[in-house]
Amino acid sequence: MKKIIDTLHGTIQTPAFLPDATYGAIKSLSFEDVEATGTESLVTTTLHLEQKLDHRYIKEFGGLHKFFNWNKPILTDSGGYQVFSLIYRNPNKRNAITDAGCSFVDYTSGKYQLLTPEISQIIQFHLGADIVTVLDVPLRNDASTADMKEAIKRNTEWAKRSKDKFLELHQLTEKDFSDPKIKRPLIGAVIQGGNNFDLRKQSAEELQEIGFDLYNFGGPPIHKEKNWYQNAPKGFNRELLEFVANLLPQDSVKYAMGIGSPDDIIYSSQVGWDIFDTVLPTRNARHGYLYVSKGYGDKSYEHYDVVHIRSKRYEFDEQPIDPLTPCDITKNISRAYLRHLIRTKDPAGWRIASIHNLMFYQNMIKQLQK
RNA sequence: GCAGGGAUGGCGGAGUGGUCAAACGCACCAGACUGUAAAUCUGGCAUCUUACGAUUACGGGGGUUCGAGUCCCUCUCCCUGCA
Repeated sequence: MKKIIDTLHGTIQTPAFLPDATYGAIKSLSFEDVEATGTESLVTTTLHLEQKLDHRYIKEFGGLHKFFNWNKPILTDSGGYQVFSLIYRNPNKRNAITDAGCSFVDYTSGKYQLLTPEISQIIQFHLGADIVTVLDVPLRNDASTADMKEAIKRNTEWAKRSKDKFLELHQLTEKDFSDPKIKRPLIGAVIQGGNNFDLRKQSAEELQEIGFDLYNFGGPPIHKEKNWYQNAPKGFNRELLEFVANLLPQDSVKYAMGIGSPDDIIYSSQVGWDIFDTVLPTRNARHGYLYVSKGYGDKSYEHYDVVHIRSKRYEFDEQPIDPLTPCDITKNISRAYLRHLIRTKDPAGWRIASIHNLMFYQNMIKQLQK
């Protein structure tokens, strides 16, 4: 079901793919570049941005849109996923998750920090986001059922507190919240429950009871290994994605966080999810992993091929990256030359590859919008 | 000419009698990455083999030893002092 999401900075047509500007930038790209890829809105994360730029600075400057000079929708993540990832991957005696929130040592500064549902809302409020996210409780992939149940309980409580803070910050009543005439940012809550269908159902029901603008799919649980997927099953549980989408009203906005590969997005879109974000196209671009049309790569997946551009096989390849992904910026660049740029770690190569991959994603999304 | 030091795999550079096909870098080959601690990470990298394994290797030649990249002799080349 195609939807138009109305935000304070324009509309978002779904399905939509939002690239991740984690530290306030899509790495190696200008916002003009980002726009050239057909990107209409983007995601940035509360925690990482806060590490580099205090939200009071952004507030003083005049908000993220002004700071970026980006006048289209911005969705902010709560920092939940990031802080949990940080805590699990960098054990420290002072890291703790309690009902109050997350306290942890920021490994970059050594500073002791606190992130609560309320603080996350305050930060996102001052950033001036169009769509905000509640601080949620992601799970470790080795969590027991008992731990998961507890996490769901806390996740719901935090969502409630987040919404309360949101209403307070915007000086709204619960009645105002449901009034379509009152313009305000949108707020999304995150459905958790790991791979447990019953817990997902419980989580979805409890969050709907509170009432949000968006319902988000909290992706695969946090993995403690450095490579999160080292020992984890590949990809997403498709059955679960369909199941969770069906727990929500058809006309509700559904945001599948962190999803995913082109195949994952196409599938998720077909079963009802509207918004997607993932680092894959941009991070992979910098690593020389390019998404191309079927028949044009060296490795084949369901709906796309991959070009490992650093490979020797492209040494004398004069073709463009993907003839079926037309782009003014990349059309005259041969695979052979891009190979050289990526191999020499030249920022120009990261830029070209990132533009291409985002273009590929946005073209795919445009097909889904038809 | 004399005295001393050194020559190790594509490169740099460990190693001083056995566990050395040789640490560690770099380069090279292949791969991974899903609400970005990711300009990162993982394999491989003498030759033959899918692998087990086998063979040839530490400037050249000769020797000591059960065993030498490691000790001795000699040759070649390079560096540093003294003439």
